[in-house]
Amino acid sequence: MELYQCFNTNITNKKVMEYNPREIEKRWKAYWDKNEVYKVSNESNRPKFYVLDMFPYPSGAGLHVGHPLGYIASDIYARYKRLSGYNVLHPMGYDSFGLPAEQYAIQTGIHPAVATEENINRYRQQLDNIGFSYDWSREVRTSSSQYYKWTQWIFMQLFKHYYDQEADKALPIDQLIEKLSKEGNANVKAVCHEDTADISAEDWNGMDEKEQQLFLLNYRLTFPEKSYVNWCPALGTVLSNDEVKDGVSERGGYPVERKLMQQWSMRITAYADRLLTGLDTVDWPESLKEQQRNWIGRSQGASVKFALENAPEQKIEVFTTRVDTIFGVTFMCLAPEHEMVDVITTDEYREKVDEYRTWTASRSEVERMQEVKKVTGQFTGGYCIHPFNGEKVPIYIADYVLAGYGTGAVMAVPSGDQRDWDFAKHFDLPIVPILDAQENMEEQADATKEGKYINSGFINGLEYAEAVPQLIEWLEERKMGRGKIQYRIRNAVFSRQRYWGEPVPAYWKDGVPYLIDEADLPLELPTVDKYLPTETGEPPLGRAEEWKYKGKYDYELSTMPGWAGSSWYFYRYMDPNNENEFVSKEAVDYWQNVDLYLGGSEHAVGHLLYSRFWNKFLFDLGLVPQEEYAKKLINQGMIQGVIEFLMLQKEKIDGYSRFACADIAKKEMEELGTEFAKIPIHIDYVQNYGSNSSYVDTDSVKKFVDWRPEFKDAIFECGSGVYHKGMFKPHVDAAGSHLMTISEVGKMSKRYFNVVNPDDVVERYGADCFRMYEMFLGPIEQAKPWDTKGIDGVSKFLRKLWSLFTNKNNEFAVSDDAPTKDEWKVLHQLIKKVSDDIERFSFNTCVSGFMIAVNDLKKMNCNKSAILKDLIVVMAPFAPFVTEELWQRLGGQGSIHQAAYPEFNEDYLKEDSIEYPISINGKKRASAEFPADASKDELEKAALSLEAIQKWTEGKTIRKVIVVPKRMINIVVG
RNA sequence: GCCGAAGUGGCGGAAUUGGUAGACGCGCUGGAUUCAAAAUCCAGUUCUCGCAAGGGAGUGCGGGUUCGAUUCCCGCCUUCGGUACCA
Repeated sequence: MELYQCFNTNITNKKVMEYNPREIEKRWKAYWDKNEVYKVSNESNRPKFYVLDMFPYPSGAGLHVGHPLGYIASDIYARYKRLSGYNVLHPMGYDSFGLPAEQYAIQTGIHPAVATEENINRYRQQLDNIGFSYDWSREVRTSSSQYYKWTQWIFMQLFKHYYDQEADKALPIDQLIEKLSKEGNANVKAVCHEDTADISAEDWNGMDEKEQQLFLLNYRLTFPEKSYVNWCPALGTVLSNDEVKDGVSERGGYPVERKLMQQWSMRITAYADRLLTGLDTVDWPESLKEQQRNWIGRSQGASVKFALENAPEQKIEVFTTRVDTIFGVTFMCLAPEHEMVDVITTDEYREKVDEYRTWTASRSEVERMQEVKKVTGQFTGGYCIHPFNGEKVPIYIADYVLAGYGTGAVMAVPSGDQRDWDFAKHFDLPIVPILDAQENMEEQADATKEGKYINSGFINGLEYAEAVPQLIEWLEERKMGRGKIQYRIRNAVFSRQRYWGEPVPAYWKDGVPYLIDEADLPLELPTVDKYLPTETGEPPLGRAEEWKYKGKYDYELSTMPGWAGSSWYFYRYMDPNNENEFVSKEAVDYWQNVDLYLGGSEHAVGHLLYSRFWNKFLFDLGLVPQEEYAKKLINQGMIQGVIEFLMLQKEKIDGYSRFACADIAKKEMEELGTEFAKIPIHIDYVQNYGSNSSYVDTDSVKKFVDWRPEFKDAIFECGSGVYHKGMFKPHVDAAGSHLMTISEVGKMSKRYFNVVNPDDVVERYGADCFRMYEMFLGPIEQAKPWDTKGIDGVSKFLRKLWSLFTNKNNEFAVSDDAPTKDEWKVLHQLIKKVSDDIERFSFNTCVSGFMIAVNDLKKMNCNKSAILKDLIVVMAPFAPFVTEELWQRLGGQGSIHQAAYPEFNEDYLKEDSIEYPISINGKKRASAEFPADASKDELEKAALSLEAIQKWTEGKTIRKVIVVPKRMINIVVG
């Protein structure tokens, strides 16, 4: 009771106690802070456990009730593990570089660091409100130079390494240089650019510094190159593939176009295979793994070279997954951007080819996607030679062939591929069947692998499995092709033409990029006058005055993308203040990797793939001990909001806008074809929101008009009357408006006026109630709508819990008497249920478990401290505040959050008798209590002698009786 | 189209290895308390026939395996998420 005194409260003297969450929460928050209850040490003889949340981007809008869902779940898990004897690392930080702060800076001139700081403070306040057990002394911010120093450092390591395919890992570039100087690259098996030249040692040694450096860029794991990128003019930056959705930017929905630019890239393709196979070693949701597999897109096939008819030394390389169909090739298709188009095109066709290329270049991604079904293309006039039968194959260009995939060229087999078939039909090209099992060749392509080959030279009569190896052998012997594995994943563009990101620690000298000295890290963001590109189109960093390396060399002016800082942050938490390393060996050896990672599935192919890539690289360098950094991952589902719409007629009536009741609107749409628009309305104005009887009354119409003055003269028509300019004119005897709205479930967002702020919920019901209610809504990984109405149930439950500790007069009253058998049973049932359910991340059923236990104990009028003390420990991870209060009142030692989870004792669950359901033919007809130790025979006899059962067996043959001891009895009659 | 997940009361959802379908909560109905209301408490609440006792049906649809299926198998339908001229 000492504790109370330090808070200067006379609560201990006061016998009357009412459940007052606000007071309790304030008290224990302060106590936890003062006593550093959640501080974690890197030294402990307890086993380690690392529970990680995906850290948030601190947006200006603050948190809504959907955001903390995952944080609450992970907090419960972390607290549970702590009570169970683990040393738990449970940190939080901020992914604080990002576009919104910069957009805001452009508009207001306020430095993004200032706005970001403000947003972080707001986030922190909101998070603190909910009672998380983060060790805030380990907080990280990606935008702090002490953090991004190490992001830059890792970037430098990537630049200094290449991927050696023989070692199957990243090796220092110096080792490559040594090889090149001794034997050239003939024996170098490394991941590099497709067009890397074959060089000898003499070639290498004859190169000057600049040539050598440029040559090495073919191998480095990060490198600048000119390539086609997703350029977003509205945002003024390039975007990575995962930031583009349906041809528009994911953030903001601005159009994106293809543009050739010099960009830094990350050679993630070097790790494609390991990123794929590594998925089999982690416990992640299957759907998420599948998304990564699709994104990596491994396909096994062959690459085949087709020589040009007029220039046999020049060859077009294609990739195919169906080399067995090669005798069905009747034409060749190249991407319009393909580099050999100029060589191939004959003078006769040059004009048309140029026309087609100009046309495709002018089309946006969106247009291309909308017209997927339309067949377009252009003959080049050129031919290539079929490697197997020497026939002439016409070469076309067509935009269905993507420059970015494979070699940008396909061998077209119209009999087996629907797109090739469509193209062949359109341009009247031959369709040659190649398998005797192919059918309906006149109507569509048939991609079957069944049957025996026909029209196929030396593989005629063979089957698929026999033909493929023979074809590949034939090609390899003649150096005209080889078996090949192709990946869909592209190297990741790493440059952003923005201000608010990590500066790239590199400078340019004579057109060659060099790293700055490690001693010069961090390379801090310079001050600029404006956050816009320069007049010459350079990124904002180009505005920094006197910003040159060693006073003379130009720095790289682009910054790193958002995923840079988030690709390794989980290590920084282990050792957040280390000034000499990104993480110390001791720290990372102790914590190893993340045991449980919680976050949204929207990061499936972005953050979660890039971070695995960086981790594998750090693993190759021996800097981290685990090849996969997150053993188990759970996606929390989105909490959705109710969206309420008023129906606005698109056409004005006598110059007035007209809103109609939802059912009137529906009728008019169906019968008259009247067009309506859905106008979102603030859910607070809507009665029965979220149901199919939702409506707005006259008062609410007035509020709506005040809020949206552009509708102040609008007509609001419903079944009971018409509201216009402040007056409601009823039909017959209606009292007021009853304007039906349309309810939908969707995103919680400002634009739908349905955002619920956790602060408001906590203010009203308390953090414990908020936490438990979020969990109670349903399974953690499922999307579900937020509905504040249901929270009363949880609130009542907490009061009921409280009432176990008090008597009728609200006085604290617990008893030291020995609990009854039934009381012990309730407690131990709960202990088992909750630990089992937490282990399988079923938090919603834990909450109902608590309700059941408290209901049962209340019925028994249980106020035994022996029961109540264990009960609140089991509940502490869910409701940290009220359990701490009750723990202290019971005279518990230290904080409840440092107590031990009670041990489950099965003896308490043993029963003398068991209630058996008794079924006839599988349908329950009766139930009866029998001794727990009754034998099968006894149970059968007893069941058959029951009156309620004899009624069903009378006059029938008993064919079989199934007795499952302790479960059920089933009697089969016929 | 392809890949993944899911379909259970008025609603959120439970049923962990095939064993009493609908736990728990919301809402609703009735009652107690109250001058009244809020709050609280008690009872009921899958649908259906019936005054009741007691029947019948029932976990998206259609089949199957089984003494017994929300759970396993086959075929469909719907919804959500992802992805897409990927050769």
